[in-house]
Amino acid sequence: MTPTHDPLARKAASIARAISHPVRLQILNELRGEGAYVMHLTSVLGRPQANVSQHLMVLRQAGLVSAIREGMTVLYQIRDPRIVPVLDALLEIARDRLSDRMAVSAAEGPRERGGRRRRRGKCRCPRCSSE
Amino acid sequence: MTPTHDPLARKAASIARAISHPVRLQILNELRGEGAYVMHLTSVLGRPQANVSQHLMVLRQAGLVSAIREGMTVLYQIRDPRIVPVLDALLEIARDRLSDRMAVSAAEGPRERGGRRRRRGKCRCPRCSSE
DNA sequence: ATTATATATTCATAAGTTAGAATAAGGTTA
DNA sequence: TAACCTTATTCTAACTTATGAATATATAAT
Repeated sequence: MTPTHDPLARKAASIARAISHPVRLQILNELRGEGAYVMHLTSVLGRPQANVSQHLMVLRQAGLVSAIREGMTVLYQIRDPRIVPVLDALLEIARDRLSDRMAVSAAEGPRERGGRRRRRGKCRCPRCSSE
Repeated sequence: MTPTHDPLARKAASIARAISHPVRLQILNELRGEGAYVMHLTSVLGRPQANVSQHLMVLRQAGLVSAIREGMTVLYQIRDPRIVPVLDALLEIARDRLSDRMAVSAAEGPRERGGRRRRRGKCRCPRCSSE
């Protein structure tokens, strides 16, 4: 990524880069619609608060999300809605590819039991706490 | 990126990551429609052949492009067309942000002269050579 | 076989990213 | 003020990615 690249491609790539991490992708996905509180994100994603905060910073610097303080908590929201269809497309493609793999491995034999549902601790963010 | 992330988000993120480099973004952009020969890409992007080839490998491993040998040359094509609107969205967002910046810096004073057009060497790929 | 052309691979290194731990900072409540 | 809760920042080690240079492979032509 030398400094001699086309500025437009550079910028577009930097946006893609911000999305290109599982946690950040999930964060953006959670922010759809109303947005979400940091608390909520850490609880839903099951990751340490500091890490979520770090990823939120990356998204903020990429201009993808904005933050609003509400007392002790902070509400994050998607800043540019045009990013949502991008998420949709990426997830749809990913879904297809995973189910293709599943089909293959299912044909190979039985797999480990139990749909790996992750039940994280309950969220106490303003919204989840029966706001 | 520990191995404990949601597989769907992981996969989607890995696709985004493949796009998240200026050269690869430009490559994908050039591949729209008919696809393009490696030669053509190196000539249009003005990057060394080895580097273009390296990036093509990344795109191939991400399942975004496919390669077809045609004698001495190789034709690359977009494999999953659903990636095209993703490119469009990223480029559109990037364009907006750049023009915003332009407006600001234009208001600050005159800028360096000459629209930085990069005229690379002529391409001799099968298609460009009056096929 | 030799030479030429196009593309791919390998290697070394520089540069960038990620996660956790610790801690700081902003805000509320007692 | 002190105790407490939520979020942000800093630091560092491990890991990943990007690049140029050199070289290898594949195909075609002589």
